[in-house]
Amino acid sequence: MTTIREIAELCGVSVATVSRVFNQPSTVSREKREVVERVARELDYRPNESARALATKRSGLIGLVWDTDHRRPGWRHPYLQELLIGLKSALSAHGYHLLMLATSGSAALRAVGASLADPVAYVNMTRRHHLGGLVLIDSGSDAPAFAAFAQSGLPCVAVDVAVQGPRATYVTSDNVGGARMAVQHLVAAGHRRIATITGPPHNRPATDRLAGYRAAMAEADLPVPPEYVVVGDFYRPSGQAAMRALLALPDPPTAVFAAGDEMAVGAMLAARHAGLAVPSDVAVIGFDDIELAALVDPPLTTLAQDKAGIGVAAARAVLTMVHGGEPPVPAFLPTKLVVRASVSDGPGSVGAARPPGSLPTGPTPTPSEASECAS
Amino acid sequence: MTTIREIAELCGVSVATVSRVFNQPSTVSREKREVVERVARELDYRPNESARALATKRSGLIGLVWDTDHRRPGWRHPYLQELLIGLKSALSAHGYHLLMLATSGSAALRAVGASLADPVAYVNMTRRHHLGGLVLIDSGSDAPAFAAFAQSGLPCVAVDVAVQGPRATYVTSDNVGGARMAVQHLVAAGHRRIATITGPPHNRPATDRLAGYRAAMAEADLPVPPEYVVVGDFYRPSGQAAMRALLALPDPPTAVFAAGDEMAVGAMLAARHAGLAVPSDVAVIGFDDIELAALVDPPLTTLAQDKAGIGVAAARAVLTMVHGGEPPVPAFLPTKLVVRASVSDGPGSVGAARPPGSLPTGPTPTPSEASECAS
DNA sequence: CTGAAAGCGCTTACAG
DNA sequence: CTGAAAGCGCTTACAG
Repeated sequence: MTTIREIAELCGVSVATVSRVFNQPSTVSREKREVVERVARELDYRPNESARALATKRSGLIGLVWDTDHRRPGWRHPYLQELLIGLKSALSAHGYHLLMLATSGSAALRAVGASLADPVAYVNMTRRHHLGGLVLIDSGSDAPAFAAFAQSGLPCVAVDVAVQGPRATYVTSDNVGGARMAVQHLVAAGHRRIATITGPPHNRPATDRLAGYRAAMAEADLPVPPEYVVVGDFYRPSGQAAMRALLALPDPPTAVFAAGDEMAVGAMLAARHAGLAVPSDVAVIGFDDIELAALVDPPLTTLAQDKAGIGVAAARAVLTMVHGGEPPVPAFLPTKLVVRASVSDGPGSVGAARPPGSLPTGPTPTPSEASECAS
Repeated sequence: MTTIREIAELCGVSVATVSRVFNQPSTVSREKREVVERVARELDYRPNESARALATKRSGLIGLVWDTDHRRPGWRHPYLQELLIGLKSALSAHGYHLLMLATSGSAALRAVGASLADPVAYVNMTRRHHLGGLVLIDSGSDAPAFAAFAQSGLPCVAVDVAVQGPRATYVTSDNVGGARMAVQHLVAAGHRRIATITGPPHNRPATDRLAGYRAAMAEADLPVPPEYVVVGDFYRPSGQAAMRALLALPDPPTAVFAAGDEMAVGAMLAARHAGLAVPSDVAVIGFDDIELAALVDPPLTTLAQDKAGIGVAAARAVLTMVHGGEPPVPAFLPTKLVVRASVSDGPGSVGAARPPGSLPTGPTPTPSEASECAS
């Protein structure tokens, strides 16, 4: 690898000048600048990032915390891939790379006597590697570590968890609004006995979606008996169990808003097992719009999150702070109602948005529409 | 951040000694070692990785190339998340972090006048950041850049693409063996007219799966008329189109091996549209075992790839080379036949493995088994 | 506009 | 076993 020094010698200038050509080109006379640039190109010069980081205390790297060594081996983030695409593209566009940090169970952490439980672990990694900041993806139980990092004063943006700190912010979907839309859709379809299957009480999206549900119910002057709120854990079986419980009620709901598509699928399953048809006997609406949603039978009506958009927003937020800007206000990305077939117009329909042809006229066999395909 | 110097002063030793305590502890007398360790702990000392990398030319980072800014916006890697989990965990266990490199369209590359098409881009990034090596994930058209990097002599392990070079290797599934098993399963179910929907001709898994198909057909003394090999692109619509073509043949197949689950789902769709039932009229077997496979109706029989295992194998391979070892031989991970319901025992069945109860006795409505669930 | 110099924090032969 | 010293490659006040 050629260094700044070789270039300097070849050009008959000082290393300081060469350095300036790359960092503050306007402060160098045009002639010298052009010579240096030409020679650098000829020698295929590449700055040594370690040296730069050492001198400047900045590395051009953004850290990503996504804990995979979790108690839950089967844990799947509902939209990690899309999130990553958005995050990485937006970071790339500004010349930053994404460093996926080794987390719990890692030798890196053990070496320094830390563990994931150790809230300073993230701070250390960030400093050691001169990371510009961290993007934190909630994996269910990192809340204390996230909170601690957010307090550190290092740039921090969390996804789906409301952290706070001097240079911390977060991005998430507008879960309250999305849930409200979901319930409104149900109400517009004529339902009045609407239950919800919610997520874990300490999960922010879960509580927000529950709040949205309650708000919409109140707006529609609909009662929410306590037994209409069943707690799940975002996984399918919990949705199934919840629906079973709901259907066993003396006064069962005619429609259910599940706070996540996996749970919604579980709910549909339970309905079917109980001999009920969706949507005619009981309507189901989900949240997320995972790939599966379009493929179950009937296809699931749901609220789509802007998955890549969340990644992009997270990227923008860190970069803003890295570049010295104020921490952006938390971003709540809009969700979108995706009308499929798990909710039909009810008797009291007041005209739910239903573009002609958007609902299958008969039982749609799965695999469904080719139009859902990737390419 | 405390530095090595502060510790040295506090302990009354030289910085060299402090450094040795962390890097070659056995060369330091026990007393000094213990003092240094204690003080370091008290001061919460963390080595500056940039300084280390500068001095040693090693960074403790492994690069990951996964091009997202691709022509195909909807491109989804069939098992990226699982791959990442395996890769990251195995790397973490040895104290390495994963650096996701900005690729095409990135400012980082533009800044140095490079693009993804520029085969030296990867080499530059690797050197600039003192990466231990690179893991390359094929995204469809990076072959030239991958090949160039593999030649560079830098540690390199590719997933699903057969690179070669002084310190290069690759890991992939045993696609030949898997495809052979798929066809054998079909043959055992009594099929003789077996067609295949293959992937792009320049894709290694595609050609290997085709080879496995041909091998199994030859072993069973079955003819392979040219029109029984239809080329797809791994996406669902191509599988659908291929099946349509197959069914239009004067002598249509009774069974189809699709080289990927997405294409298999497309094929099932086409069969249904043609008024044929799967598996009674035409059997379909896939490859990958994506989540969707268990959820379509009928659930898709397929060959499961060891997704996380591929990540782990890739991690081990780079680390071996990083630590000075010889490049491991290419790894071909075993695949596993997952019997579901898209292939039934045919008239000439010779007893295909079919655990009691593993096949639904009637048409199974989707969403299917709760036992497929995550948690 | 330009250069000499100090410094970023750590590692590693080289002597002793 | 230990220390003094040079060096990794780059940046940035400080003078001029």
